[in-house]
Amino acid sequence: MEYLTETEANCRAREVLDRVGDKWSMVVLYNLSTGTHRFTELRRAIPGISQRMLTVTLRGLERDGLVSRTVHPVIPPHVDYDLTPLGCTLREIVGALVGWAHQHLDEIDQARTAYDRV
Amino acid sequence: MEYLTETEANCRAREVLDRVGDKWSMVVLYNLSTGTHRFTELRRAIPGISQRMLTVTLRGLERDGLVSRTVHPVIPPHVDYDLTPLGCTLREIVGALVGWAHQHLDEIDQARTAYDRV
DNA sequence: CCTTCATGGTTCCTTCTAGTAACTAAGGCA
DNA sequence: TGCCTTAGTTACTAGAAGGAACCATGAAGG
Repeated sequence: MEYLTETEANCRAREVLDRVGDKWSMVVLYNLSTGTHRFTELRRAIPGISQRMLTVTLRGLERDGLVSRTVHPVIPPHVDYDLTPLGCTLREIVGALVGWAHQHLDEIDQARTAYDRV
Repeated sequence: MEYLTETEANCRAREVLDRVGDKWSMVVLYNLSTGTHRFTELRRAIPGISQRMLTVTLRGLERDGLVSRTVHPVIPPHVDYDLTPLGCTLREIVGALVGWAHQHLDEIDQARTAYDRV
């Protein structure tokens, strides 16, 4: 792995993590990485997210060019969300993070329990 | 890339992102991925982080077993922070994320500008 | 001898953000 | 008539993030 200079890396890291490092963006991106989803599908798929935060998160991702929003003008409303090509370039990283979580959550839980015992 | 079931993946994703998906954890992990650092080194290396948030973030990462804290009982205080073996397993992913940021920030900025013009 | 500096924090207070609940439009259906 | 649906918005509240000031301890400077 090639390391950037400290200053450069931190500036970059801070900027990107301001965008995708919030509580919900990664989870939304992960869900969209499997294909097109509607608003309510995402809401049901992501336990704990509120309607408002899903809206806010999707708008942010749309603004950053990671997610596209397609409105079908019908009643009741029908809106599709997709990854843009730029969003697709994040797919592997998001997948890796979720995979890491899957592998190591038990260890984290153990560490946490041990820490709290002291 | 192997996908998990939706429910499973989302639960896992949520849990890990509750741990490393906050505003500062990833940046701190990235800085520690280059080796041992002292408290004040980290503070200077990470522009914008407050003393308090650095303390809180490091404690959280220590609690989760990702970072180790070594106190040298001297005056003035000397405390070293390192990645644990568990923390090291995140190194590649964090590096990939920062690398991605480095490559694509310009595109994000363009998308953002375009979105705001409308 | 008194002041100042360095380090790694803590405490208090304010601001900001995330989350909750209620409301909306507009047509379909019983 | 009145309730269902989807994709939001709005107003309010609780909790987290951030800023400024303070602390202990010894060493160094004048």
